[in-house]
Amino acid sequence: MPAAIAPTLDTVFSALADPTRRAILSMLLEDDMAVTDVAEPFEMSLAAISKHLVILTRAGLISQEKRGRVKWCKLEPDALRAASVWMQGFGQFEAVNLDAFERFLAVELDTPKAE
Amino acid sequence: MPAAIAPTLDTVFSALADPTRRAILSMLLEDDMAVTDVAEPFEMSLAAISKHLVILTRAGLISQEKRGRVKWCKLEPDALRAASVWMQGFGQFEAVNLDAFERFLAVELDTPKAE
DNA sequence: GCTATATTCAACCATCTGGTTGATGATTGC
DNA sequence: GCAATCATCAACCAGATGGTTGAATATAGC
Repeated sequence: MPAAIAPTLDTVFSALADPTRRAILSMLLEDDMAVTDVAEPFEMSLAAISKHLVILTRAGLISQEKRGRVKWCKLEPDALRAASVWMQGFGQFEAVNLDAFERFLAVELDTPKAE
Repeated sequence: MPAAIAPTLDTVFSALADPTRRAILSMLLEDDMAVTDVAEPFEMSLAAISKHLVILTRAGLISQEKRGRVKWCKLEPDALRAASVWMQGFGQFEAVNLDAFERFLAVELDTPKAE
């Protein structure tokens, strides 16, 4: 099944460049969704949304799994992580020690969001 | 004359989607550069590079200052920061405490890159 | 002032992008 | 089996994108 898509910075950033696609990602933060439900709030055709989902999938930002006739969409954070790490090479991030950042993340992600 | 460019996530991400423009940003990490020097390593016309620089400028990723007949290009990290912060809302970053991240950055940036 | 250098402008072109509509293919449920 | 539902495919379209070339605009230096 894999056909392992190879997301690149090109595909990730151009996927993120569209506001509709960013909105879809935001929706998927809440929960996994079926294609029809993803399309519901948008004023465009289901086919258009379907294309956006293909682009997000190819960028590795989401994954899609078909169960019955319903295709479920799920956020996949790894590609975003890659893009974010790339960004750390720049500007205010240039001085950031990547290892330290990784450790920081590890600790943060391990800490159950205490209010 | 400002017409103060308002960089948006759209413009930032689509600026970052092109490999030539990311390469330019990498070059500007080293130092400020004149347009001609930016163009030198690329196998495309000066006019094409000039257009890329306009796009980067409109995205707020670089600034350009004309001194004499030479226009200097300078990396502007703030727009990247904005995009990076946006990303933290997602995936593995969703659990990251933004305040903690800011503090982490502050400490990191204060620490002189000790080898 | 004239020539050379630095950069952009203008017109053009091929290709990509984001949308449409209508047909098509699976799956479900009665 | 058949109608309804979920999703994609195919063909098409307008406009954006990324490149070209040649002319134009400043500035620099002799």
